Amino acid sequence: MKRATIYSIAEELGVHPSTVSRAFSRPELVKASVRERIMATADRLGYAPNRTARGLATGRTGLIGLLVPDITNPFFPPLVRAIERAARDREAGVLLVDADARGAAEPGLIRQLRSEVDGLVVASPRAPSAKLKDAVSGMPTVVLNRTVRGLPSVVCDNGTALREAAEQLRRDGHRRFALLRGPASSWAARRRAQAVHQWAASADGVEVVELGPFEAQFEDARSAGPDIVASGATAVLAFDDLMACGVVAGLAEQGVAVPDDVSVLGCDDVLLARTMTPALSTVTAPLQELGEHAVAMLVAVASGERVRDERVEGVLTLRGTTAPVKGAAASG
Amino acid sequence: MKRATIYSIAEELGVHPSTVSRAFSRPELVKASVRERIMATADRLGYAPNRTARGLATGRTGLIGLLVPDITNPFFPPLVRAIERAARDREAGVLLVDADARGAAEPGLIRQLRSEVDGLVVASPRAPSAKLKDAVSGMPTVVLNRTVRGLPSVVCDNGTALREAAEQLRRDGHRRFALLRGPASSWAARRRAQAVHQWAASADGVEVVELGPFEAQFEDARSAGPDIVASGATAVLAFDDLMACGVVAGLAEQGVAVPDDVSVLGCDDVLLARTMTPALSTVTAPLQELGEHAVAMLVAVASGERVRDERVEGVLTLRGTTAPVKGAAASG
DNA sequence: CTGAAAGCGCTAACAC
DNA sequence: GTGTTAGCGCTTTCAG
Repeated sequence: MKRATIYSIAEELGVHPSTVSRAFSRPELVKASVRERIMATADRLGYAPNRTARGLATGRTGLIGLLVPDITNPFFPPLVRAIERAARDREAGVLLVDADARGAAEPGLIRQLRSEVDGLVVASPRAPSAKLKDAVSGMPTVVLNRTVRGLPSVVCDNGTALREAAEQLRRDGHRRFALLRGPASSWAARRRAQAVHQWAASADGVEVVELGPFEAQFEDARSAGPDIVASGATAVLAFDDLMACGVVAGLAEQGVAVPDDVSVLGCDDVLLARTMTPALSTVTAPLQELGEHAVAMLVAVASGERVRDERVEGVLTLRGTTAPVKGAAASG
Repeated sequence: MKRATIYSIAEELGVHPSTVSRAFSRPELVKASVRERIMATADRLGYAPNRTARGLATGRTGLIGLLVPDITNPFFPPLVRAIERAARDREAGVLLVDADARGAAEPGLIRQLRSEVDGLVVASPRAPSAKLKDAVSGMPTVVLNRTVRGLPSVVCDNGTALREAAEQLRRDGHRRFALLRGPASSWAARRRAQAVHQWAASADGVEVVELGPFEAQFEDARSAGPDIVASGATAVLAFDDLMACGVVAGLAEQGVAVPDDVSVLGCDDVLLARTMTPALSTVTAPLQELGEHAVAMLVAVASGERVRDERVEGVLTLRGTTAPVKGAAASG
């Protein structure tokens, strides 16, 4: 038994197929009584509009393409969920593509995606702006957590929270900070480092020594343990939670206790942050909002509206890996 | 400037559009010389077949639907990646739907997905078989990590590795085991519990006390700390890594050290397992294979072949949370 | 091997 | 409000 079409239901009811079509796509154009009969037999027959046919007629697919650089990075799953949810709320589907952490492949993947979707949400922290722009050209696109001249973006600003954290640590007696930088080509890594340096420049008597850049991996951060100890820092600001977690492990191997000897701050508040012991102090990104904004903006862009870049704020979440410097009374 | 079509390129070359169509869909039917000219101007014009149009004509979408119960569960991202990759290798796209941990919503989501894809890969550990079967009926489907009568499935069998782990612990002097059961409705939870009980029944002088069922969450497992202590177990077998991680935290709160006082085993080998300190002993699932099998099977099913259920084996990965019973020499 | 023609299921003018 | 009529871009008989 084949799937029902507007024709089959039109025939049953003695109306014209286009009336059935309207009942679904522009219900307000159809007299209520007719519309109801249509709907009734439609779901008796299990009819649902054929998206492909609709797509061919309208030129839209009802799909948004989502590119993530590495879905196994715990930052992304909640974001993917938020986007998928937001898309579903708008009756759109999400075509997911994972770049498998191979940044260089991203533009190519985008090009493949393009032809199958109405718009793109792209999290591509590493691809050069020019290539990225070229790959998405002509397709409604929103970029996530980075800015690209000429492309709408929604970013999470962690700078404020990061500075707040640093300031808090300073009040707690910390004077020497280690900054573990994320990947050299990562936009977010640049921004976070900037925020910290900027804070340091205006803060009294603090020093920050920058380590890295590192790949944002547990192992890399872990093996930085000795360097951190050597730096003499009492507080370390890691690029992200995974690195922070590695730092804690690496310090433990050096016999230094967190937070008793050294404080550690992460960023992103991924699942990991809550499951480690002690729980990680970090900056929490409002991913739900971020995803919602991204999809909303994409819809706006796709319908030709002008949009303004969106920014959400990370909020500081102090947990168990930060503490006052040992033996030091808090000082302002 | 609009996208090129078979017409635009046919016109340029003075051939019929259907020849162009053939050049792409059934190249062997077109004379080589003609085909080459077609291909040449095709990519000069940046032509790519319109998937929507092709879909309408063929009745296929080139998409596979992937339902996951909770993408923020760290078990799924690597699996999603594997499936997406396997799909891409076959020129198919993945339409992702996340059930947001609301098991009851799964059948409904599946029904929505159905109409937009050529086939379904469904990870739905909790939905009742009947509802699941009903929701996918008539659509090529492969279910992941559970079996449903009449539906092809690919599962990861952890039973062997789990028994092996238990046996190893027994040799290390453990006699009293706590089994933390996963969600009551979860197929995997049932299987894992079975495997352990079955082993226990045939092992000499061991006792397993079952705790739970628990939701597979960190917090739930953590709060089971006192019960575990009360059970007198020296080894705990947790449903999954997240719970195992919670157990370690919960035990720490009770002043019991892992692995010195109590050994803990997880299951799945998610990222978390490698980042905790000490690193978690667990059962590693070959997700790459699992994903590859799933889409290969789906393709087979979709083209009408009969397929046999596929099974991959989890392998035991002993790390830092398991150790011989304190003060006890290993015993056979 | 290639051209011709029909049709996939729906939408979108345009009439009535 | 609803029927009419063309397509959307491709595949797929069927002829030749």
